[in-house]
Amino acid sequence: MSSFAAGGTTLPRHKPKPAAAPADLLAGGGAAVAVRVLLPYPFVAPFDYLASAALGLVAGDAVLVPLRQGTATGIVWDADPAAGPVPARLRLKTVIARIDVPPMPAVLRQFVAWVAGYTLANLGDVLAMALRVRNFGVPSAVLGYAAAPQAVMPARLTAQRARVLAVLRDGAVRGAHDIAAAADVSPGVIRAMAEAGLLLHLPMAADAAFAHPDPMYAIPDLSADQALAAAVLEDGVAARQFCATLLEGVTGSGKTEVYLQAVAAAILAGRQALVLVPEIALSTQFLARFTARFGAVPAVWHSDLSPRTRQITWRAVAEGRAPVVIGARSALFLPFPDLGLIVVDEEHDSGFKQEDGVIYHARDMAVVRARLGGAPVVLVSATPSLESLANAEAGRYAHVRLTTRHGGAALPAIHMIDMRDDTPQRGDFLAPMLVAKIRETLARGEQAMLFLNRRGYAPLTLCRACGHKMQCPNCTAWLVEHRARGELACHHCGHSCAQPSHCPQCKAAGTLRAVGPGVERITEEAARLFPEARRLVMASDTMPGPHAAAEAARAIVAREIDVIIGTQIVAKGWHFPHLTLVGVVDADLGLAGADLRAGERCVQLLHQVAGRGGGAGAPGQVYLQSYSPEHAVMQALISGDIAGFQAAEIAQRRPGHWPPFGRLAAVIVSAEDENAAERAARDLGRGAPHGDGIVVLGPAAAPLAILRGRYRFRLLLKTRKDIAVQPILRAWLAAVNVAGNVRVDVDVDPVSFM
DNA sequence: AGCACGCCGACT
DNA sequence: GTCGGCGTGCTC
Repeated sequence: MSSFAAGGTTLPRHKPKPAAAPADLLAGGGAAVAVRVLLPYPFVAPFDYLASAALGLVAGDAVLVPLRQGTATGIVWDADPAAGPVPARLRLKTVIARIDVPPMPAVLRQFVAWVAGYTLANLGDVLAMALRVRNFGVPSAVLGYAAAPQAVMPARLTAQRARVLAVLRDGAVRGAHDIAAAADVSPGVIRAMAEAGLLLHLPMAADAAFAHPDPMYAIPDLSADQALAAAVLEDGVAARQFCATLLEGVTGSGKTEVYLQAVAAAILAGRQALVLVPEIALSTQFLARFTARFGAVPAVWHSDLSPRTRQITWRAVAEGRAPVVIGARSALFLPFPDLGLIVVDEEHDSGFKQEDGVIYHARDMAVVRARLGGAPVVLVSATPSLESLANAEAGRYAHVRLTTRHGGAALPAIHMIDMRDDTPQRGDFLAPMLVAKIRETLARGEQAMLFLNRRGYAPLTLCRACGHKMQCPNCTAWLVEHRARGELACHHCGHSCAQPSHCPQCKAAGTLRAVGPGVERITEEAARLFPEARRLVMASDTMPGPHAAAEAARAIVAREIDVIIGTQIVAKGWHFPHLTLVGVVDADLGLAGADLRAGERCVQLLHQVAGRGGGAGAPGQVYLQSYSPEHAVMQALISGDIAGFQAAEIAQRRPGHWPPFGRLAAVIVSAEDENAAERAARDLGRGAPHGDGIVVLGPAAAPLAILRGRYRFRLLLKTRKDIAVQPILRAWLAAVNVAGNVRVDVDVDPVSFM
């Protein structure tokens, strides 16, 4: 890891004068200093600039600098005199201005450098993630709403209106959007209340958007083991130093209340707290829960915030005015001046590992961020990742368990449907047994959910005459039929075309058949089987953005829906009190493809889906449709012995030094020209590192052999746990020359092997 | 990332 | 004979 001068260190005023310093700068009598400025572009290192000493630049300052013909905004990266004299060979340009924002905290600069070093990404690319704000200016005021004075209050209020007033009880002016989200009402309610004189339409000060959460607002009534767990986490916050805790608790055990106690402790200590959640879990349900606990809306951070909200939030965080941030993975790169706690909810979720430019695992980086900042981190899950379990076992993480369901609610009962015995009607996908159970559920006036982790109507379109399969022209993948849109689409590259009427191969008409189910097709079947039931499809393409998902959740809770048909977005953190039956259409789906973590992931996902069933009243019933009910994954789910399954998986990984007992890095070689890609992959294979505890597997054609028109080959570096992969990778990739049209991507700690 | 320089097709 | 395609390459 590189080291940096602490923020706040003023640059030395008397640097050796660079020979080529512009004359006017020196002639003015003001001393010039050299500064290293990191720009948010794919540069591996900061650039050197001159700056007038009068600017008083410190490390972390945002500056406007000339770059080529234009200008760019960057961060003064280090002000360390030990960095050495300015290279005389360069004609240095001069910093134009300092930008008036709080300097990027030293911890964040260290974090950016750490992530770049760990993932082998360019330093500048990682900085770009921390600067995803268009401009640094002070946001102008727009109109928001505040509660009108008590005098105009009517005697009676609807529940929705009361919730809106509760959100605004502190007198702050907030945006209509934020209020609607926090109070779990539609924006129409707010407009109507303004017309009725209950709310005032006022200019909203940018910094009023973040009311202070009150740790004492609604202190929860914790069970004995919740209180015990909360005490452990609160002690961690009070200690003001790094420690990692795995908080493991079955669905419904009240994990959220427990970690919100730690958040409360951080607020009381005057520090900031960050709660990381998988993107889709940023639901109004979660925010409403937070608001109910703390009497204020938290700051929210995710990828599709409006530029304005993004800017306001960023600045509020930077200035320490946002005590609590609930965010998706990118919130790790916010400039918290005093972060006192990080919580990673659903820590096992593979959505935390993704690329947005840089490929990083937000759970692991959260631990690093906490360590650099001397703050505790809490990883929360009902089905922890094997990585976290192994860390807990080894004593690196504290392990806190919640074993009982809150309020005595029973865990849902999980049943297996053997599809070889209970075969659906030809062309159908729901077993007669499941259909019967859904009928019973609907007859009782309760809700049912059908889970299938596949978007669209059918994953394959096949010509019955010639056997031609509709394939993506850019990828080694079938085109998925989306019947509602009349299209075939590739889920890997976004290619789509109109549903053809003739087979493109044999030109026969009417021979194309949909093969296999997607949620759309299941919905069609449900419509036929339960015509009177009100149906709702929840998939990422049918409900774009958190608002659509929020509206869907509201409709479900309000019992405007009888049958929910959904992909994995239904698995995340929702609470549907009237949902008592869950049918998993294809429980084996996640086991296809011999992926290292397929079993683990399948158990986590299905366990989470199962947890949606069973509300306040009746215990939930879960039916898994499977063609291999004897599989260890299915057995673990029906027996409920998840811990046993995880222990068995861990035992399998240990001897071969597979993660978490060894390290992996994938090297992906791709090019538009197949031969060029293959040649480069072979060259890398020949130059592969070797030694005690170091193995390179491959090269082999990637399972997704062609993606977006590029041919792909993979190599996999596996090392013993005590050997870092980064120096090995750097030496390896530096020693092998690849042609200019070949791209080499590195994925450290891969979770996907496609 | 942008924005230049640099070699091969359809136009005044 | 020019205007322009976007393929490498550089930015302190």
